[in-house]
Amino acid sequence: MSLKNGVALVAQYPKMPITVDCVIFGFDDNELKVLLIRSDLEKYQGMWSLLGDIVNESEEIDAAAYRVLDQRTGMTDIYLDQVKAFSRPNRHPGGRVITIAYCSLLNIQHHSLKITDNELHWHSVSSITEMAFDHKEILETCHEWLQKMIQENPVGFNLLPDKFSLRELQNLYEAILGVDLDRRNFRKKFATMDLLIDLEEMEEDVPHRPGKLYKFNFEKYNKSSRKWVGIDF
Amino acid sequence: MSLKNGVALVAQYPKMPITVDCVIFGFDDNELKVLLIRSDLEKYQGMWSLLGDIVNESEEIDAAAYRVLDQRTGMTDIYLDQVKAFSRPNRHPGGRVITIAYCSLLNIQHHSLKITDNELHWHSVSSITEMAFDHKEILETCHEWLQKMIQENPVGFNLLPDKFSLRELQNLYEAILGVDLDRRNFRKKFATMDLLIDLEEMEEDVPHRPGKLYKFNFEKYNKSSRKWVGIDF
DNA sequence: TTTTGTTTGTGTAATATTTACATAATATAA
DNA sequence: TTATATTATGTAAATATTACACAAACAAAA
Repeated sequence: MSLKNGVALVAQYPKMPITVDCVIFGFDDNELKVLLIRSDLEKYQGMWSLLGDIVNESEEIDAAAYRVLDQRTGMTDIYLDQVKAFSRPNRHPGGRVITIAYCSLLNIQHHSLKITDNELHWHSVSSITEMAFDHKEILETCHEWLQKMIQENPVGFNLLPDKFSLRELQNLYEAILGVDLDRRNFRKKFATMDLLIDLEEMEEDVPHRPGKLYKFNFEKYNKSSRKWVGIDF
Repeated sequence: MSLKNGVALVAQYPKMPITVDCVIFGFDDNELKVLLIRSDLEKYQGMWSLLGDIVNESEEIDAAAYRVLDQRTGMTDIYLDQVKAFSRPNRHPGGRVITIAYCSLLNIQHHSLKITDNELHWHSVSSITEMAFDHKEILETCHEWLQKMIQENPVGFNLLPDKFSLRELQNLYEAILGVDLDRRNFRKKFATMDLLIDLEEMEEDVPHRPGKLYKFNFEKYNKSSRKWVGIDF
């Protein structure tokens, strides 16, 4: 066996399938949602699972995750991050499969539901008790990841419609973090960060005094060298 | 093909080898160090690489990382975290190999060097220009991970001897973060955190006024529900 | 034994950030 | 017109962060 280029070496390695699983978060009805699909394994009949797929022979894992996302939601330019690999040897009943979990945040309004079929459904994260495979664990890990992420980076905007009120923004933070936030301090925080553009429009069809609508200042965020100061209430 | 338990399904998946690579950080001589081994591939002759190994058929990836660590340093109870998977299809010249990077922090004094052979060496992180495979990229990712980690959690103690002076602790932070810190503010921060136990001993053999020696208050850290307030200078 | 060089140990004032908290205004629904 | 719900807004207190200087301890050299 030659180590000249490692080919012979690699040929002897044990091999196993790798998948990616996407935890696709959305926000609707003041709740954090996750997009799930019915498991196609008899063992998990009726149970819900994350959206995943096998990683192809010459495919980067990031690319595989984007592919899953595109296949399921038709969306391409969305937030996506690698979170963690899960490797329990018997996590898949069909044999050993290592999976790499990705988190994506998407605006439920934006994606024209290919998702009318009842195999795919937005679930309220807080109401999920059981999932196929080890997907509950993966979901929990990704939820914790998101809680941390949203406090350190302005990624929450990816979950909201283009126009949103401060109340909606606060609801988003409260839903993800599972805490109540002080409204005046919350608004002050965002006001000083200069990341919101006042659209000079108001909410409509609300049964109370309507709030102003804002959009996220992407320009500002991308150009600014100024660090996101974080949400820490 | 039955989906009864997914066996047939999994059997058709493309398979690939998985490795773990450990970025083993140490601290010595006021520099952040990383433990590297000479590459055994001809293509990378003379170049240095991370300490890695294949993941066995039924082995958890975490277990594989601990195994690598134990094999190379003889240490078992040390800090280790999964950082990220790297998957560029041609990252290994022998064929497709996905690797999962782990970070470990270890006290160089503690491990009785099995490492006298010249295939294994502690390198100053800042002086490394080139590495085998994509290991430079992995190292950089892990260094950034460590920079973030050490500001959010008191993990730095894993890199220091049992007894250390505040100056050594500060040197550690400065070396990892690549910044200069204000001495009085640094000391004040740690004083208020109550994580250091004054050993009532002094440094010896220093050519200047000796400093007090401290040890890390593990009790305090483990029991306390109080959050680590972070280092943010 | 004195002097020099180096590093330790310590406190305060100025600034910035975080927290807690209440009232008037605007819309819809009844 | 009134009741209900929610928006918009500011201030004072507490806490955290930053910038900064001098005396004391030891070793080494004179």
